[in-house]
Amino acid sequence: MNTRKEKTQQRILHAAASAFWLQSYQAVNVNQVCDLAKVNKATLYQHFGSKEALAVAAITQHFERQKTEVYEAALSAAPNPIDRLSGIYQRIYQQHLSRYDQGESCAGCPFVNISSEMASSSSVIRDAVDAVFTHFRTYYRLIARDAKVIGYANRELDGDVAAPALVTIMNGALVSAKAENRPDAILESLDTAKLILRG
Amino acid sequence: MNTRKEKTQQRILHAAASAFWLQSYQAVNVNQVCDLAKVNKATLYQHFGSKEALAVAAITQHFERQKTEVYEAALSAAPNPIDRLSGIYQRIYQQHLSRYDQGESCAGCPFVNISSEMASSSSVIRDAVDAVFTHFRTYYRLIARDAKVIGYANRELDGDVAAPALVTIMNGALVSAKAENRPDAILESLDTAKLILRG
Amino acid sequence: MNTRKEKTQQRILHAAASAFWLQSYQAVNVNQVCDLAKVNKATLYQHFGSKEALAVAAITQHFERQKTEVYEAALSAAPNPIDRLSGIYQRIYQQHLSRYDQGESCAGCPFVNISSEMASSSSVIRDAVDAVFTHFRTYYRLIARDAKVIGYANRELDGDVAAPALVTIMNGALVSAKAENRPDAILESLDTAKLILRG
Amino acid sequence: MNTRKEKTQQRILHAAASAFWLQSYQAVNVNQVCDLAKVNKATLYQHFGSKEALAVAAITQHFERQKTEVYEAALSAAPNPIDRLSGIYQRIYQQHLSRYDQGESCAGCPFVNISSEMASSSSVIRDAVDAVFTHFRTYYRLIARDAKVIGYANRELDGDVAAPALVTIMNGALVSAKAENRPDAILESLDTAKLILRG
DNA sequence: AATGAATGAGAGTTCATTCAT
DNA sequence: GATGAATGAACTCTCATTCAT
Repeated sequence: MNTRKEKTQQRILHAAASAFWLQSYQAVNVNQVCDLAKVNKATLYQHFGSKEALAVAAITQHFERQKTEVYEAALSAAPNPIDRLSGIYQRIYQQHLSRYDQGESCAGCPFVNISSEMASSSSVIRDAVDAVFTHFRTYYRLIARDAKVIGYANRELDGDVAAPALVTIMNGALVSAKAENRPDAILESLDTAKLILRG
Repeated sequence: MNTRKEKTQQRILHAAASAFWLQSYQAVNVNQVCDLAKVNKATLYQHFGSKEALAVAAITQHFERQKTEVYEAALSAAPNPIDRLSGIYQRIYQQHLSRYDQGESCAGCPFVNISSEMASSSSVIRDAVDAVFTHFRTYYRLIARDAKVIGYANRELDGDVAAPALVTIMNGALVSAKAENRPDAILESLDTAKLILRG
Repeated sequence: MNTRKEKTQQRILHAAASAFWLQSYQAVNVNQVCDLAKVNKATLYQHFGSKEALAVAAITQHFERQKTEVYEAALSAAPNPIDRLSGIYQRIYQQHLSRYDQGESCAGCPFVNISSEMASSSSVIRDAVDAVFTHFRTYYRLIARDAKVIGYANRELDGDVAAPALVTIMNGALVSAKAENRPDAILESLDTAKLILRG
Repeated sequence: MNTRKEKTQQRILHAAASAFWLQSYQAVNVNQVCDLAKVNKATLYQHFGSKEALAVAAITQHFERQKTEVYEAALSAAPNPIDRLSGIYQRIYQQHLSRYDQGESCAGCPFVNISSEMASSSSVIRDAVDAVFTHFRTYYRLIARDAKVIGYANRELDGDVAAPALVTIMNGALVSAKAENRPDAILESLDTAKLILRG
């Protein structure tokens, strides 16, 4: 699947995702995305139809990346659920730290950001983000199940309760990190996440 | 302090806070705020200088309102720290529910929203929100202290750790409520909050 | 004539003349003039009715000042027409130099400036400036007459021709000084003025 | 060089130059220019970036036109330096007369006007005008040299002194023409110009 | 008489989107 | 098919001027 068409689309999506994350949906304009992706504006519109559709596609693409680079990587790296949980936090922390050390401000979670900004105005963007969070829960559900298996978690721990709570605390952590412009806030929520996991 | 000037300012701030909350900072334009507040655009600018300054003032005003209507009300209503925690969640839930029942979508936390949207673009907005969260922590610190006093919380519970965690979980809960367009998500985080409080 | 009313008017006129000179008629707004003059905006309007009327009054006031400080001062300082001509140039040069040395850019002739800017839009301003130039010619006519008397000027020199030419060269000199941002351009036209005077 | 892009740009520049000349930089708004040029406002901004940049481009374009229509035309029409000087004055006079006879007021020199209005506020505009005057001097230097060759000018005449003086007198003449709303003032300065040329 | 507060109209500029080559 | 050029609508902000006290 390396057709020229797909390469162009990937370039656009990557540019859009970066720009939306660094600033915000509305602060980024289509020209900036075109410049970053080095495509003509009409080309972008031929591929994605509208800025909103581009955002949805960028959300999906960024989601795929995080799935691989954060969640599946953390699962692959360790069998132990606590290590896995820790691995997720470490990876997200590193993503923020590396940008922060380059002088950029702490960008927070791209999904939280665009949802907070646009959920009221665009239900299609809201739904795209909702689907992302729904999927993220599956990883936490897996971790919760294993935490019970190894006896870390309480016996009554309900994975269907813990999983959304773990997404919630991660989102909250990233909100704090952005509001305080302090990547460390991410790691500081790991203890709370463990608390949730214990039940 | 019911001068004409202050009445006008309050009208503008109320309109701005409502509009920013229902949509977003960038989705709202100054004309809309003027129409809502029934003031001329030049009047608004004479009072607040810029849209950004208006947002900061609106954040502060909304903060004062939440301080009174949510946090201090919850503290006044019950001496018990768990009841107080619960009271905070109930009040914030009610705010969302009443609007949701009127057909509006679940707006989430205005402070989280504007921070997620604007923190990277406007440090003055970011700082204003940061100050709000900092203040909210004081209420949770109080609750944590009392939770230790009555023996609900663990002896080792550190209020300076629990308080930010409680702000974080509340923010995460409101992010979920917005992303899922479901006010119930707020109440569903109360258990996590209690977990944090227990330590 | 030192009534409080007149003092206020003088303060306003002085502020307006300064501001218009330093920037331009349209670049200066009424608020700036009020701030400089430390009067309320409504007070200014009560005294002058409109920005245009204020400009006309400021032109007249500045004219009176230049009459005294430049032309009559130069005439008083020397009986010789060449010295008098030179005195006029020196005084105008000094006005520009002192401001230029304080870091401001070379402002040129306030009458030329406002005429170039506004003559096409406001005939009342144009006429006010025209009257100023008309009056200035009388000083040069006097100098031309004396130049003939002492034999410096040609016998055929017509004062009614030389006088407007001397106003013209002064105006041109101030245009150059402003365009080049170089007060020296003023003095460099003195030789041309002498040439005109000689006939 | 008749691309669509260039045609649009020329239309805009012509409209801008006309409008700025007839009124003033600040009195003309971008909408007027767009209406005159029959282009959309966004198109104008895509081509010129800002009103200030448009003014600079309009100055340059008007300069090219005057170079051709006035200065080079006058040089081509006659070999004799006095005739050439006279030709310059005649051409500028005719430009003013034809508009004046159509009922418009005497607009003066567009370069002098915009410099007098804007030099203090915009150094880029000031510099653009300064460059124009610098170039005009080259024509007068040529004329001064030839005037010496044919023995009209004094032997000691310094072209580097006469040339700026000739620009200065022309500018002064156009200031007078505008202030008095009387095109004849232009021709009346020709004698002074000859005086300068003689040395 | 004097002033703080208000206003309608309009300024320059930018946007997401589409046309025309 | 790809792109440079164009567009209508909307944006934030400012102006000279007047009202209400």
